[in-house]
Amino acid sequence: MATLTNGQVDAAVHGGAASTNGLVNGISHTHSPASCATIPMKDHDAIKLFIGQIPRNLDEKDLRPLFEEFGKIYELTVLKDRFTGMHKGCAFLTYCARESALKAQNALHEQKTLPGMNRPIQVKPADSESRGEDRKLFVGMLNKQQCEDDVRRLFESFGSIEECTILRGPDGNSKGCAFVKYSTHAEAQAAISALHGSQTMPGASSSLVVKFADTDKERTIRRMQQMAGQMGIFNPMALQFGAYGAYAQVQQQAALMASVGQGGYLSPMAAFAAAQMQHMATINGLPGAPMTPTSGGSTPPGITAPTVTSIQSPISVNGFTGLPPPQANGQAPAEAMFTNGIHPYPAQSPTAADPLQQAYAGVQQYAAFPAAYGQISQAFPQPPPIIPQQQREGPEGCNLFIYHLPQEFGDGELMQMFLPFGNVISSKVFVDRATNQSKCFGFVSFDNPGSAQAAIQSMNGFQIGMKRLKVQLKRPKDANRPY
DNA sequence: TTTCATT
Repeated sequence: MATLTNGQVDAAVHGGAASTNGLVNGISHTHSPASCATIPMKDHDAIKLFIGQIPRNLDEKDLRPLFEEFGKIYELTVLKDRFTGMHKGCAFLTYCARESALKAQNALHEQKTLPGMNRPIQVKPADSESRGEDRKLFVGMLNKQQCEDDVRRLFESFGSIEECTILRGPDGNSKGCAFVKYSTHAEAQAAISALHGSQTMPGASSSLVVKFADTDKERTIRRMQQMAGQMGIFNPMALQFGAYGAYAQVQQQAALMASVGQGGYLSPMAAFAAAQMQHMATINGLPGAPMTPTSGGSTPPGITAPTVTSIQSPISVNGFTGLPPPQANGQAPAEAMFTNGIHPYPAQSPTAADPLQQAYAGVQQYAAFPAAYGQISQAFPQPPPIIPQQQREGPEGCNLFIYHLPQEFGDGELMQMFLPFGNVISSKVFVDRATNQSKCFGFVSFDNPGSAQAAIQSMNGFQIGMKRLKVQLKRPKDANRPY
């Protein structure tokens, strides 16, 4: 009785899978160890390659000829979005022979650019083959004129460089930073020790930065942060992408966020963000993403919905839907913002003074709004007009001055933003009389000082886009009057 | 000043 080698077992198993993908020509029978001549075999040390920068209109059958010239293909799979089936622009490729993979990598990696792409094709071992994160460096504060070779020269004495990439914008201009991958962690570490802060490139604003590149998780968190910042102007983006794009985007982001928390834990923050995006998809007439653990979707409080037309314009009621900062007083709100997977939520019953607890409360309140608004806007295609409110100032200690508002914010959006903290008796964005443009500041009045304080606590330093709100008590009229 | 994507 013949004994199967690992390679044979492997091939048999994968051969079966491959044939369902239509990758194995003419194999209709199931595998038989005795007649495995027709089943593609791969070397036991075969390399799975990652192929990047593939035009999304090319599928396996289009790609196959390109790669077949380097050897017999064992498996080729274009990566697709699991929900939408959307081509992700990359693929995995395994040759039967290890040698073919090396040849293909040498001949193709960064060597040509496929039609419609603005960056050259990537052909390199998949992450699963090496897990290169701990030997990959991020290099910042480069001169924008420096090219790959310049960076290479700077780093080559510390070890063998497997990859060196300048980050570039779509126009090909350097972003002033790069990735450098060494073959070992020790080499990377040596480069950090020798080069980090060692010099300042001409034109750079500070000394050279050399550090380990972000891990996947860090990248994910970073994206979520950016997204939270972006949400204020999310709508125009969705429109720009079109319906399908918007849906795909929601799917992706939702999946992303779901994946961040370990053990499936979603922070209230992430849940809110996800809920928000599902909401965005919904009001664009698309199904929500199939992920759900959201808190605030239940009973909507009675709010006055602004006009639906605002959904279709950049001036959106959703413009305010960033996330309240967990801490006032500028204590690294961004870091604390996404606590999932980093810090567990406090298990002890938090006091009202606990900033995290307050943030949580803020999120719950906030989370109710998009859901509520979504329902209202669907129920009333022509929602009732906003009743113009008369300007009223509250008692001392109840009036807030808000600065760094988004340009698009009007009185309504300002009120929306502060409603969660209490009874808003007036909200006013100041407008330039000549241009009719917002001056990006305004006033909000509550009917009691507690609400005002709560609002300051949660909203001061709240990041919207690139800016952070400044929320403080309005100066009493007689204050600061030297005479 | 953290990529374009990693089943």
